[in-house]
Amino acid sequence: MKIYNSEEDFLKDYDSNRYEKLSMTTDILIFSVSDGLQENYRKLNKKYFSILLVKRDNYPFKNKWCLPGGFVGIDEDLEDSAKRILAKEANLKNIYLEQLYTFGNPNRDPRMRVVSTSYMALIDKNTLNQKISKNASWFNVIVFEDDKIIDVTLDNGNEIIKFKILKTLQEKTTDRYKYEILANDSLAFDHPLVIVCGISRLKNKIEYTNIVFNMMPEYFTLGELQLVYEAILNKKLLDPAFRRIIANKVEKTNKMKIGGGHRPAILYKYKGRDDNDKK
Amino acid sequence: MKIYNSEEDFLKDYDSNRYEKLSMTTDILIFSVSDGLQENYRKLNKKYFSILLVKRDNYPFKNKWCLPGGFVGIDEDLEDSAKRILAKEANLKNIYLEQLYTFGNPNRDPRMRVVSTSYMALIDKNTLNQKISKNASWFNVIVFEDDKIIDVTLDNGNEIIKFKILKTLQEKTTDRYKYEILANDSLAFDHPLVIVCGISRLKNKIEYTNIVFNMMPEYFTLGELQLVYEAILNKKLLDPAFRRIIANKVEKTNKMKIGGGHRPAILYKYKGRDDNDKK
DNA sequence: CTAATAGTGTCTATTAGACAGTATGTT
DNA sequence: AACATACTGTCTAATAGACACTATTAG
Repeated sequence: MKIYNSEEDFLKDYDSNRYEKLSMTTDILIFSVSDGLQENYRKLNKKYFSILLVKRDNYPFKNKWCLPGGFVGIDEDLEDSAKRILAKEANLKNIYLEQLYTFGNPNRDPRMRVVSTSYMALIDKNTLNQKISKNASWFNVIVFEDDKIIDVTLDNGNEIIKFKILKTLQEKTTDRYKYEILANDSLAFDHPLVIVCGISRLKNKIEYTNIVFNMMPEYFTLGELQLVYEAILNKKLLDPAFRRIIANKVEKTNKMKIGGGHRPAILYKYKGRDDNDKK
Repeated sequence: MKIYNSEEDFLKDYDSNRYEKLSMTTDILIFSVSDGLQENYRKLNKKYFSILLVKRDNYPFKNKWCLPGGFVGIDEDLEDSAKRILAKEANLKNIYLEQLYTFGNPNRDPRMRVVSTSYMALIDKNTLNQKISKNASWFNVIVFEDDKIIDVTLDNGNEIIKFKILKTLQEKTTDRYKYEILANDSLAFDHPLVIVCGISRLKNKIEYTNIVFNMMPEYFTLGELQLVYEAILNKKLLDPAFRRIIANKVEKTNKMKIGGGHRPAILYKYKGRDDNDKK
C-alpha cells in the first residue's frame, strides 16, 4: 500500500472507482387533503387525505403509477433533488419537505442497482391551481390496518389502485415492523412500501407536531381541521378534547364561514410563528 | 426516442450509465451504556451512554476519529452493509439496528461524491467482551443543549473530543431543525451531524418504545435502569413516577443485588416477548 | 320546525409530579 | 449508628374521555 504524506497527495491519487458505483433517485410522497362529494346541502364535505401519483409512460413499469421521482445528479444534494422534482411535477416551491427513509434493496429496480431516498411533502392542494404535470393525478388514500395487514386503496375518481402489505415484528424488537408487499398490481417499483412508510410517519407526526397546517388553507374552521385529523388518523375524535388540544395552535379571526345550513363557524388561522409563513 | 414493445426489450437495451453514478457508504452509531467510576463504596456507579468510534489510519482524515462505516457493495442491501460493518468492527450479530438518516451533501467527502446512510445500533457492551477492533474505542457522550446550540463532549478516558452544532428552525416549520457544524476538530466527515441526529432519535424513542432494553444486561435493578434513562435524557427523574411507567415492561426475578452498603435491590428482567430474545 | 353542524360546561377517570416516609444492607 | 440506596403511600395537579347541553343557520 502506497504511503502518502498529506491529505492533498492522497486525494490527487485517489481512484474513485475502487468500488463499483451505483445510481440514486429520490421519490416524493406529496400529501394533501381533498374534499369528498357533498351528499346534502347541510352536510360538510368529507375530507380525504390524498397523494400525487404519476403515470409512467416509459419502461420500466410502463403504464403503471408511481411516485414522482428522479435520478440524483452527481453534484446535486439529495434534498435539492427532491425539490427539483417537486418544482417539475407540481410547480411547487418552498413547501414542507422531510426525508423519510432510504430504500436499498439491490433488486428494487430491474434496470440496475438504484438506491432511493424518499421524501414526504405536505401541501395545500388548493394553492397550486391546476398546474400539476399532465401525467399526474391525485388519489384519495383509504387505509384499513390491523395487527398484521395494511390494506390500502387509492382512488382518483377514475381508477382504483389496491395493495396489501404484511406487517411483522422485527427480530429483537417490540416496536419496529418489517413490511412486505403481499399484493400489488398497479404500482411501480417498491412504491407500496414507500407509501406505507410515509402514511405511518404522517400519522405519528400529526399527533405531536404542527405539520397538519401545511396542508390547510390560510383560513379554516375547527370542524374542517378536525375532519383532516380524522381522515389521517382514520378515527373519530371527540369535539371538546380536540378543541382543547389545538386551542393554543390556532387563533380566531373575525371571519366566519356561513351558508352551510347550520350555525356559522368561526374561521381560524395557524398561530405558528409570526405571519411570515404565508407569502 | 426508441420505441420498445416489452419491458424485456427495454431492459436488454438499457444504458445504466445514462446518469453519472456515485458511491454509497453506511455509517453506524453504536450506542451502549458505560459505568463511570465508583466514588465511594456505598454509591452507585454513574452511568453514561457511550458511542463506539474508530481512529482512521488512512487518508482522508487520517488520525481523526470517525464512525464505523464502509462502502456499500454493488449488490449489497443497505442494511446488510451495516450488519457487515457491525460484525467486522465489534463482532456483533443479531442486534438492534435502525436506519437513521441519509446524508447527501455533495461535498461531504473530499474524495468524490459519497452519499451515506446512517444506522443506529444499540448493544449491551458487557456481552461483547473485548472483541472490538483495535482502532476502536468507546467514548462517553456528554451533551449540553439549549435552544440554539448543542455542545457535545466525547471522552474515552484518554482523549476528549468536542464539537458544537448550531440548531436553527427550518423554514416552513415549527418542529424541525436544521443542523450546522460550528466547531469540530477531531471528527472526520460530517460525523458530528450524524451523531447529533442519532442522539436526538435515541432520546425521543426511549420515551415511547422499549429500545433501552437492548442496552441493558439480562438482569438489572430498577435503580440502574433509571440511571440509564437519566443519562440518555440528561435529567433527573422522580423515583415513583419512573417506577410506575416501566412497571409493566419489566418483571421481578427472585434474584437480588447485594453488597452495596445499602438495602439490596430486586433484579428485574425485560418482559418483552417471550424469552427467545436472549440467546 | 328540522337537520345538521358549532361550540361549551362539567363530571369522571387516568396519568404525571411532588414529597415524605419506611426498609435494609455495609462499614 | 450513619450513609446510601430501595421502595411505597399519598396528596395534588394536569390531562384525556365522555356526555349532555345550548346556539345558529338554510331550507
